[in-house]
Amino acid sequence: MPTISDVARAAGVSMSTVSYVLSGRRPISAETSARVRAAIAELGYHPHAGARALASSRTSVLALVVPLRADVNVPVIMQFVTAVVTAARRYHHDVLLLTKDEGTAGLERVAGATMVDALIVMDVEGDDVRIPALGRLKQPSVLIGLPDDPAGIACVDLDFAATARECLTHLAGHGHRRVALVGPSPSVYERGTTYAQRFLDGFTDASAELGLETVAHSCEPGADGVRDCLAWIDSEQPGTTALLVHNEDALVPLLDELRARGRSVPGDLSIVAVCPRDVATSLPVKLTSADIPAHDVGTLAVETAMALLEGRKAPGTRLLPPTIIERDSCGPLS
Amino acid sequence: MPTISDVARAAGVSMSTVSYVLSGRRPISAETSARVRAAIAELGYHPHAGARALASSRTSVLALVVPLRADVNVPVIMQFVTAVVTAARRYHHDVLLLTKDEGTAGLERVAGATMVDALIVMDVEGDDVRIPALGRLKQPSVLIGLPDDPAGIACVDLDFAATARECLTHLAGHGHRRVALVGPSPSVYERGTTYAQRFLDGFTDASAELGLETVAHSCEPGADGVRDCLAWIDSEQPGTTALLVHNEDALVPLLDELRARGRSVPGDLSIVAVCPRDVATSLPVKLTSADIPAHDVGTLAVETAMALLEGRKAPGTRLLPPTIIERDSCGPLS
DNA sequence: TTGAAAGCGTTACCAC
DNA sequence: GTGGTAACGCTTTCAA
Repeated sequence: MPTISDVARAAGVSMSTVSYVLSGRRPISAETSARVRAAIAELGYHPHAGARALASSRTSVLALVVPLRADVNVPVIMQFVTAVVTAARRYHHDVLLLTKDEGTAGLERVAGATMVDALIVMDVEGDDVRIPALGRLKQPSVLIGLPDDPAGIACVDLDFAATARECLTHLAGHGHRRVALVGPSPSVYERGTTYAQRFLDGFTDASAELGLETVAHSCEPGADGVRDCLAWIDSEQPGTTALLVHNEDALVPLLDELRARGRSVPGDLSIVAVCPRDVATSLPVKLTSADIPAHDVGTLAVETAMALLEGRKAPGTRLLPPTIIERDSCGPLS
Repeated sequence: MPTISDVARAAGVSMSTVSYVLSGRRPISAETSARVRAAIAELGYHPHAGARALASSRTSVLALVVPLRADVNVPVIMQFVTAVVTAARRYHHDVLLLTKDEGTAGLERVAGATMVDALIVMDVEGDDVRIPALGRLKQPSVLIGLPDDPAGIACVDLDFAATARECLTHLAGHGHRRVALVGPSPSVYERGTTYAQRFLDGFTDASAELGLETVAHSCEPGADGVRDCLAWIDSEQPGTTALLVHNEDALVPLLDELRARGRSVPGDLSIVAVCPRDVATSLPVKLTSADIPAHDVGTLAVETAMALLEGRKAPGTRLLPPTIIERDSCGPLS
């Protein structure tokens, strides 16, 4: 493997000149630059990442911590991951993948060893034990999610409360007065990832503001969970004309069950789902949905990390506004 | 951040002693070792990864290249990823995540910069352009998949040909004589990831050996794709009594469609699926399945990479034997 | 069983 | 616009 000094010799310049050609941190004459670049190409030179990290104390690597739990929607996680990797590459960074089950130790390990410039942490809980640990690191971090006390922390997420409000407003605009929320599985609420609660809060508030009659219920996984949830809604609030579904995994069994019961969508029942675009459009009924902008959130997390690194920005919360996409599952009250 | 020399001073020993305590590469008296460890804990010392990589030319990082395409089953990919990350940690390695769309350049970048010790590459195609590039790297690599010419390359995968054979044998054992293969989407065959073809070859061979009547057809995504595929099978081979489904995404719409047609499983039609355990068990009918051992394959890929790094092993192909798990979708011929 | 010191390949400061 | 060179923090050989 050629080193920077090989390149310098081949180009007839000093090591520092080669370094500056590469970093652009000082002006180099066009001619010299060309000669250096030619030598680099000729020798197939790649700067040694470790040496560079040692000398510059920057690694060009971002840590990304992903959850592995069963009650997360795996394709959505993967959308975040690909968005983060893709965005990181635009900033000439790579991504080191950590799993949440390493906990605080994992963060301290990669940060302590100076393996990364910044950390992006997914699946943040309300009172996440990792948050104090992140505060002690010398690297900045960005949370995807919103803890109970986000003061002084960089957070990025969808505005779930506003999303719930928008969905209800949409349904009310179609004349619906009795709406039920089909929520995530109980384990999601219990675990303390706050998005479920924030959505529920927005739902409750907007329901009062709009003068709607509403109920909300969590929904266990699988066809049985859906049936139980529907039964609960039927008994608790008969005459419900619209469902707001905040549970990707419930959608397929839900549509199945409704079809089995002979209830048409949106004829007999309107549905608004909270889910990524591709799942909304891949179901038998194209669902009117509030988008989960995994790609945007992941990209924004990377941009925030970069801004933090460059001191362009102070930590703070950024919640993305909701987007309702009208499709075929939400009709006027019949 | 404390350095090794801070630790050395605190413990009253030399830098090299600290280094050897950490690496275990030479005997250290229990007493000295204890003093050093105490100092390390006290100071919160972490070796600097870049400095270590520079001095030792080892990074303790593995590159993992994942596909981002639409026609892959995302949860399966994620199973590979988590298996690789988890196994890598057991060997004190971290994982740098690359996407396949960076192509050859991505491999050359991280290898050239000495960011990783070895590379694990998923979604290998028959005539993958990345293979010659991998051969030029100074780091070893492990393919998950099997290219057309695997000579001299470390490859790990499920033995898809044997899997097809086992499935047919299983069905034949239940008395089925007319079987249809519901294959992956045509794009999978076209792209050249070889597992689809290997499965099909095994299917064809075993069909002849067992004296079965069989047909095979690819299956486009979605409910329409499934209907088309079933229609094709019905017209091409009437009297088919069993389906071998090598397409995770087709399973839900397939079971839907059969139910809609009033055909019971396994009463009217037996099914063997090729899919991960969790999808086989999460459907309305618990499917008899040939397992996709993503966890095992990912783990084995890491172990192979480690063996290669330590010179414990020469490159070569390792195909995991199939496992058929009997559940409720495969009955005797009625 | 331990220490000293020569690298490892960059970056970035100080000169010119 | 360019060159020289001291760090950066560790591993590992050579010596004792």
